[in-house]
Amino acid sequence: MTTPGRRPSTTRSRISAIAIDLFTERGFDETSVDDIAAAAGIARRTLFRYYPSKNAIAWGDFDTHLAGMRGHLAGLPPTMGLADALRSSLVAFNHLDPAEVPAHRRRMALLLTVPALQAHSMLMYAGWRQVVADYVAGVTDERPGDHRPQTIAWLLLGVALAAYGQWLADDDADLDHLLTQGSRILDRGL
Amino acid sequence: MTTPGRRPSTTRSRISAIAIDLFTERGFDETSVDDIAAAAGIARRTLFRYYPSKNAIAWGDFDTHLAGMRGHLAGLPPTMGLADALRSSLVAFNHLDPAEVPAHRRRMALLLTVPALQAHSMLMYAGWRQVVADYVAGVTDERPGDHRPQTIAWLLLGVALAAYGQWLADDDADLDHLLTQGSRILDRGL
DNA sequence: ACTATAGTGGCACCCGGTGCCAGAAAGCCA
DNA sequence: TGGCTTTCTGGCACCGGGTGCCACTATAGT
Repeated sequence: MTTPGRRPSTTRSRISAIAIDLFTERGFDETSVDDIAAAAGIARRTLFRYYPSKNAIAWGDFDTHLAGMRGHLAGLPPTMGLADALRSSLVAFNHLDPAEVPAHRRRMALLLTVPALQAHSMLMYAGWRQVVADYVAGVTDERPGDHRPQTIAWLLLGVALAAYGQWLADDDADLDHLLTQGSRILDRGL
Repeated sequence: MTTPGRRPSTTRSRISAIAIDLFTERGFDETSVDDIAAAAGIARRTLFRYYPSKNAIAWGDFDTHLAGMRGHLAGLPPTMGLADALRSSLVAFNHLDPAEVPAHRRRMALLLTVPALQAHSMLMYAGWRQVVADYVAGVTDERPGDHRPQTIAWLLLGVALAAYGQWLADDDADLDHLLTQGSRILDRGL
């Protein structure tokens, strides 16, 4: 019944967790891929089968998360206005259980402060923007590549990243609130 | 009168132009740093004194351009509203003489389509956002790191990048118009 | 036991990037 | 003219991320 072949010796999420620990302790540049592989108990070559790059390790499995957001948007009632729909799914998609907060903070601190990861993140955001642009295009009967859907996708990303920046800078900050507040600027305009 | 020491054997802009030619012809990944150095008639080691990375070569001297935008914003009349100020300098900063268009198109096509350059661009945009956030903070009497200035900086960046995306996709597109149109979404809200 | 399948890990190699150091071209001054 | 200082050049060795290739190991099914 089960698939044949050798079982994987670890998981993507475990590797990501181990790597984030190392990055946080020693620093990203000071942690080599060999260090991560050793800590995870696998060979360097094997590590690169779990993740295509050192940068990608810090993100973990973002694609799964992204599919969740797509599903959330698709399940929204068609009567809902664009601004409300985007704000609600932005908040829902980034909502955290209190237990998850510390781990998420450490991951996001790396992603938003380490230059190599800031840069790499741009490629992840592209997928995220695609989800938003697809939704906007569906609602307004445009193509996802058109100017308006693309602009709105960029704007919403901006709201998200600005909110995360504030959240990281203040230990007591409420991410939901920051996202809502940022969405309001977008909603009503400058 | 003139400074002592050996004269530089080339210039940053010349290297950037040569590299963009090669990237456009052969592709970014297929062009090695040694290829660029050879085409520029300098040693690989010397090339890395002109630019800190292969990615940076594609951007040329963005810092100079950025200082121009900062100056433009500083010269705006204080009576001007925020939305108008940002829109006008966005357009002014990205305005092109017809003669410059083809070269700029090739550069931007690389920056917005080659993954390594998309990623690296994020680091350039950080400086750009800083300029905007500083301006907004000055006008609204906040700190540049506060939520609103940061959000607006992200939003304006989104407008710019979405406009560039459209501009690149259509040979006849008018960048000024696209930027103005995008600013309007930001201005009036969703 | 035999075979098909999927994961592991070692090796060699490429390329981007850096530290180090010797040498080359310029100005300045005796 | 010959030295002195300054700045740029380029060669070399080295490091770390990433890949192609291949042999090996573990599992399931017959």
